[in-house]
Amino acid sequence: MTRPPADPRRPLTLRDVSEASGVSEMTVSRVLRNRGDVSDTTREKVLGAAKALGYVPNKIAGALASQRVNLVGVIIPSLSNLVFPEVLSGISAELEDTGLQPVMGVTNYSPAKEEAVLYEMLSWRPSGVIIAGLEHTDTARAMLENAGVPVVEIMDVDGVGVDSVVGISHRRAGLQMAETIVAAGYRHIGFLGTKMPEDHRARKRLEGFKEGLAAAGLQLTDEEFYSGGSALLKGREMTEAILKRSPQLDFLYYSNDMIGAGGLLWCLDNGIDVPGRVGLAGFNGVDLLDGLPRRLATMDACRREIGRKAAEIIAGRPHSGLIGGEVIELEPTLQPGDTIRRV
Amino acid sequence: MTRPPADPRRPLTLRDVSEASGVSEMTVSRVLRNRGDVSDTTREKVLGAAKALGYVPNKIAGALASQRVNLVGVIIPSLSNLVFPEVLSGISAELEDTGLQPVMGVTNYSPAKEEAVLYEMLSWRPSGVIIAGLEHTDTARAMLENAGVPVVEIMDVDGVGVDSVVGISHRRAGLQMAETIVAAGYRHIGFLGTKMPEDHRARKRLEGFKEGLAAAGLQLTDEEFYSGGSALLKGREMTEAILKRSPQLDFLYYSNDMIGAGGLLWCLDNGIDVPGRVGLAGFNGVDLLDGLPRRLATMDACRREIGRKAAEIIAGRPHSGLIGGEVIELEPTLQPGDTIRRV
DNA sequence: TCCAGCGCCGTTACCGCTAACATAGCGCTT
DNA sequence: AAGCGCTATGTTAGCGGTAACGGCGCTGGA
Repeated sequence: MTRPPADPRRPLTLRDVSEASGVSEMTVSRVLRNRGDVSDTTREKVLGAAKALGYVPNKIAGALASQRVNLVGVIIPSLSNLVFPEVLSGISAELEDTGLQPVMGVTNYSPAKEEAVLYEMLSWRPSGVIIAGLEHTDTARAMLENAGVPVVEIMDVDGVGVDSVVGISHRRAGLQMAETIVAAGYRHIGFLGTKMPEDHRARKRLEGFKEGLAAAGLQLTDEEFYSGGSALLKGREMTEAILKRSPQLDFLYYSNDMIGAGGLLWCLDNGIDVPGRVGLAGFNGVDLLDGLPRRLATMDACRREIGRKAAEIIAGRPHSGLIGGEVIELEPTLQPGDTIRRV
Repeated sequence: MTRPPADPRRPLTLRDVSEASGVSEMTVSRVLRNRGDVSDTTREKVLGAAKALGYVPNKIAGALASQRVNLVGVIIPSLSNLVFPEVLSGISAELEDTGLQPVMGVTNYSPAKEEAVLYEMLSWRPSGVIIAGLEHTDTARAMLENAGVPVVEIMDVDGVGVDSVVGISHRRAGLQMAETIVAAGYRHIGFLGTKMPEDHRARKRLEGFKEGLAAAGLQLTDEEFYSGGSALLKGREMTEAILKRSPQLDFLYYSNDMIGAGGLLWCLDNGIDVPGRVGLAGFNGVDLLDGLPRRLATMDACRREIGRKAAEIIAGRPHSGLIGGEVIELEPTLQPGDTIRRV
């Protein structure tokens, strides 16, 4: 192993490799990118020198020169939701051997933060952007429109997208759940969810849910909202509170599985007959539920699939010659579990 | 030679803003970076033009010219572990107003993937690298040593780091748990954990745990390992399996809280007296536990704090003039919960 | 024999921005 | 009136790569 000749702390450049291997920088560049014709002897000489020096190419310079960046920006609201890591894993799986690489940004459900994160990402000129939701600030939307790269808005299809859209209809998911519950004979229905006004998908589910109830001549008997804290614990507390306040409730619809699981545990602890006396349902299909004493009714949000499809659009766009604007609506499947009465 | 007139789809550059506002590119650059003296009138003219055009600076070019990149690489094994998102949130909180931005890479506990991710990251010349664990391939370690930027290895202090290290001693954590269990009078102790050979921290905890038992003249009565699937469910299944196989067990030590929670639920479902007949303990202090019927004994791994400190080192290095090599060992606190007998 | 064609490699001109150094204009001192 | 120190702005020369093109030596068919 030879050492870099001059200042050992100076970062290595193509020139160092070129000098070490006795060929031009251009040839080194060709070898390292596997592009263009290079003889086997030269190739090996160069690779040997690069490895010996410990050369790591400078993608900044490369990207500037070639106007190509192998990064895909992924913007999501949160990491603590379990849902988003799964979407991410779908994305990276699909991107695996395309040479593209996801770069993540988190907004904490704040539109302003989203705008800032998007700006930061676009300033690195990624090859594409995947962003959760259809609701953005005007500025953010304008940036997406002018980005000049494929944009995929994910999770939600209830609205108008900038470019491509992959997701499910949360409105219809809520509606379908309402229909199922009503069909099972429940009549006094409560909703428990987060207080976050920026969680548009939870809001749309609730709207669809109410719509479904209305179609059967029903309306929500009671509601309970929370913010922050351990979701499981909050689920317990809220369940206790709402059942104390409105004892006539015979069904509880939770905006996510985590608080639903808390509610289920509370009911079981307190000897409440589920699903006889009270039925329960959540949303998301997290595999946490598999370990619960009883399986909570839920709806799968197709998270991995959404990630895959979105990545596929980004990766495929150049090849397929598509101009964009696809809308892919996935169908969530209802998993009745053990917490809705069988009719 | 000047560029072709005005292709509306051509990405904007400093020159466009400079022409639109009638000053030089340099002045525009100064305004947008808030650096150097610019008169208020000029500043406003430039900002107005930039906004009107929807200009987004090209950080690739900027980084190349200034040899400065506001990115910090963060390399972690997994996102589905709950632990890592929390570390991440500590990092981003600390980096919030330093102008630095975390960029994440996931290795899935694969050393080869770690090497690849690290290479990719370094090729973007980040200002620092935060990487989980002390165990890396030789190549990866060499890259870290030659990166020329601060490196912080996190989570674990049981070993030798490349540069700075922030974490807890998993060996001592295991040892301390063993001492507590022995002191509470348990004598037939089983271990349940993951099969992953690359999860060095879990391995070190187990080693420390065995050491603690040995100090009291004890050894593990039985062990059970799993891989993949819903951790909660696996916890149930493994608990059932190990208790069937070794009914004399009076304590179960789980390698993480999730399977511990599964075990706890199984015990409660099956009418097993916890902590009288069997004691239980996990590891991590995930807030999921707050919602369980009984609070599982666990040990907090200082996740957010680790993230904060690591980010602080990266962000502070230039200011503090430190050359690196700090080792910060945090003290995990044992939370006895309700699943260990009181003595 | 000649030259088109190919494999291989080098030269040149940038990519979009910024560090570093000029420079122009101003008010003030001496 | 010349000189000084400012502030506000412009000019020049890269940063480390890559696209595009050109050139050389060799081969083989006309």
